[in-house]
Amino acid sequence: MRNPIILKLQRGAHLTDEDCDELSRLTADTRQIEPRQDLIREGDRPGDVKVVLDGFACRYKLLPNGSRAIISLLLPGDFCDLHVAILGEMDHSIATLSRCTVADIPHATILDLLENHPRLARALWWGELVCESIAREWLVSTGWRDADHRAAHLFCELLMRLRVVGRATIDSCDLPLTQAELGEVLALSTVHMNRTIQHLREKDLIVLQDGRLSIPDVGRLQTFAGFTPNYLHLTKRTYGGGPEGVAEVGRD
Amino acid sequence: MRNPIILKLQRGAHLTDEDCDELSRLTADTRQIEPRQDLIREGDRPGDVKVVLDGFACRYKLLPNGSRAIISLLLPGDFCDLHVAILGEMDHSIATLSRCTVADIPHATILDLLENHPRLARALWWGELVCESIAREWLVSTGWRDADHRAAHLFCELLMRLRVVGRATIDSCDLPLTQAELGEVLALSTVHMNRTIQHLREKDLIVLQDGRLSIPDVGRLQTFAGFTPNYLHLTKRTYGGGPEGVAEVGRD
DNA sequence: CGCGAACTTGATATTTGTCAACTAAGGTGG
DNA sequence: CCACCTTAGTTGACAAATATCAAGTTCGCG
Repeated sequence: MRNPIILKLQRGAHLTDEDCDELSRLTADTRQIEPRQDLIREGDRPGDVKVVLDGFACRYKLLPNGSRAIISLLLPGDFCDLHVAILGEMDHSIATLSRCTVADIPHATILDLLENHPRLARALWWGELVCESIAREWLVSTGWRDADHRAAHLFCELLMRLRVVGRATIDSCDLPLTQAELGEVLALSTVHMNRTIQHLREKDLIVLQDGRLSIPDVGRLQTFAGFTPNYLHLTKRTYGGGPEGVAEVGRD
Repeated sequence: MRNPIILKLQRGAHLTDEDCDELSRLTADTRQIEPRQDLIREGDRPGDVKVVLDGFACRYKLLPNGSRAIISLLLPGDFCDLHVAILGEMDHSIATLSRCTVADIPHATILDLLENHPRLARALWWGELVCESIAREWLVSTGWRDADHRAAHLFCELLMRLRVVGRATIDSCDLPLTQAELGEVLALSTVHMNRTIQHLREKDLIVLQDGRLSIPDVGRLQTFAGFTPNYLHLTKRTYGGGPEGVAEVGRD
């Protein structure tokens, strides 16, 4: 199972085999996009919904002074603009960071699915709610954690999220962003981002080179970051029937 | 029409008279809550959904050092924990700031509505998506705007949101938060929050006293703040049929 | 009258940004 | 094969924004 959408949504919703087939069909038609290309721009009213199947993309807003605020990272399995099917107009832009594989799903298909496929609709909604929860945690990071802890927290989150969709080992994952881009994510200047990474390296909390992040001791990084993964809602829950409890996040 | 939920959801969805009646019925049974009381705590699995009908409440997370990060303000018409009906567990807490009127809607009612009332379900989803959009804008503010602009931006947003639900005049609204609480919203120390307010006062951008905010020149404050209201998605749109275009935000 | 909460002020410390310069690695055209 | 260019990463000196600490002030209320 390599379809990241299914891997992700299974974390929060019960999908039947037919549901999975349906999701696979929706995302069968894909295309490749080069790094640093806009997928959607603020003000657009796209006619389809884009889903990232591989690579890193981001939501961003441009500020009056010309700088770019990256307000979320879109990983494999993430919907870029499901909300626009309901809200109508994009209030931010979306761009690739690395080379990406993307699928386009027509709005009509989505709306039909919302009307006639309540279980899948609920799964999609669940996915959106997790995104919202992540946005809230980023707000906490940006406002209340200093640079070192903020960066450490992000690295913990990314490892976790990528493991869910089978894109990370137990302690490492791709991270194909430049330090300048990481600064745009964490609201830090490029210079300070660089010094922050050096701090974490000096403490042996991370190894970050050649677009890859390795974490020598995940528990120690989590402790340092004050990371608690509850906001990712990864604990697979059974809604009546079946064994109650936790499913571990995949190990490689 | 004083029901803030209806006033708010009408901005984004077409509600029939029956829909409005249904919403009124859901929120007929209310209770009063004193200021600074927790409504829901992180980790809770409440059996109903709480809606603010009057007053100010907030989402917050407690940090290891004991300080409180307020990550959103809940105004009349806002659902406190609709997401928990789907996500299962609260990843943050909710507390009143002022005295509040709150309605409780059982989960079963919500879930039934999601299954059998697609138009209302979609309206609720729209409301959640607007909340998510606001969270994204707060992230931009907190990360990329300095204290003066951040505060000004918040005041613009609050005036706008309160006008939609009939809780503000064209240029003023209640704002029953202490400066310390505003600091918890804007990720500023109490001292710096105080100085920030003084800056805005010196520039005649705001009048803030006795729990009330007045804005001498709304356009000037918006310009100063770099405020563009697109992220609030208040432009009432007609989805096929009816006059195309914009409905003004209510004047008093 | 006295007390507590909210607000205000000044002095100082810490965090982060800005500017300018420099290194290292990779690609490309001559 | 090399000169040149670009991009990413790094460093130091300094400036700006914000936090912290400590000490008032103001005002409503018991």
